[in-house]
Amino acid sequence: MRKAIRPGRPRGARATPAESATAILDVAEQLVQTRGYNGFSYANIAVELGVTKASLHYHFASKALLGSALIDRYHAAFVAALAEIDAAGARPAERLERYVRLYDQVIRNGRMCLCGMLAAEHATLPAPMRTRLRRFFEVNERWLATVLEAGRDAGDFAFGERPGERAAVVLGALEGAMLVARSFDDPRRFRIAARRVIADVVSVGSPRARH
Amino acid sequence: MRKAIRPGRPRGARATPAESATAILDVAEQLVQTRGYNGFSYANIAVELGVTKASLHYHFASKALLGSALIDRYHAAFVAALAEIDAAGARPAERLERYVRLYDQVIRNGRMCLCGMLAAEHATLPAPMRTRLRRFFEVNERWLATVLEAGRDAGDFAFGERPGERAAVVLGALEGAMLVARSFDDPRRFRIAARRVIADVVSVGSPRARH
DNA sequence: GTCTATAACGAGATAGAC
DNA sequence: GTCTATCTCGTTATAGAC
Repeated sequence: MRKAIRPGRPRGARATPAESATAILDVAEQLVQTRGYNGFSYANIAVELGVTKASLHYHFASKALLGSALIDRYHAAFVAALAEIDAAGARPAERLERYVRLYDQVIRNGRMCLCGMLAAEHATLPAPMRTRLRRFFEVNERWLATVLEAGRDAGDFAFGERPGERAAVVLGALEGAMLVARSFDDPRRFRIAARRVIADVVSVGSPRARH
Repeated sequence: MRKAIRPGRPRGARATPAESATAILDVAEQLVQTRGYNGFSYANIAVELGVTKASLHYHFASKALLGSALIDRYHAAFVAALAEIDAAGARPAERLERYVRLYDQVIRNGRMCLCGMLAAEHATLPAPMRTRLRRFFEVNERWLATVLEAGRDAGDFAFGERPGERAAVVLGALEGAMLVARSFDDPRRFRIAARRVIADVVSVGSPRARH
């Protein structure tokens, strides 16, 4: 419910472009994550922010540009979150747990992963969005593969295939678990499935591997 | 490219309602599976079939009814395919393989699972479609759970949790693998991931469990 | 059953005043 | 930067002729 006009601003002062753009992106992001790129309009954002559609076009000239900006910001936030996980210097198992928690926070808010949602609509997206989408998944898989490889080297993980392959399985399983969980309006379904996806990676001897 | 007018029909004869409805559903299905429910229109179908939009409304009065009919037909076809697998009387491992092959045929055609696609758009769907969507996943999971339980009883499978839980993991992983694979325009990504999802279910002692 | 014609509306987008 | 006003187009859907 964030508005373009920031509370506490001097009477009559306008929002800066950056503030308005952020507010627009916030609303648009929520809309895409719940309804999809083809399931929302400038009108939806305008109503939510209490401005006109024309104002939105000042900040994002076209819906395609808005869409690309959405992925860029989401991607950057994700990379920052991954960097934070890395900075904590925890063991691979803990890093994987925290990665899953990123997804859990998304579905907890009744949302789907932004890029998981866009992946479904892939065929209808402008080319710049498709490129960014692909890159988001590539970066995710690469980070996951690194963590998985480190975990196996440390003897904490016991998956059989190449780290990159297992990374693809994990990423797909998490995205799919979100997708299905939303059809049941039940975030717990995601949590239960995610727990098993982690267990499939962890070594058989570990306390978490079975049951 | 199937048309409403069946080739070989006597000159001047019209298509029967059932034939036209089937042709409409065929095109609509392909459109939803590639572009999503919010990504196609009656105009798309009309052009493809060489008829007018008004004709389509004769067979499916509203888009919501068309959508429900789509899920009903897809669900029935899926159930029939599962019955065929069951009728073959193969071992659980073979049944699971054949289940995955159903998904593989879908993505081989450049499509996403109809219900996986609709799951993304869940929040924008009419209530009757949401109900049907949920039911499709329930039936899938129940069938999978039965196969998984039989496999474990037979000593072929070695997953640790309740069959229903593992069924949810498998279903989610397959749907997610399709989703991501489509973003890469690469069906092989699905196949590789699906192979590992199966391996996660199969016993450690089996030749397919590792590498 | 399929057509033409059109209603009724919402979409993305732009011009120009303030 | 945000507004009013408007344009153009595509959408779902209906009426009525053939």
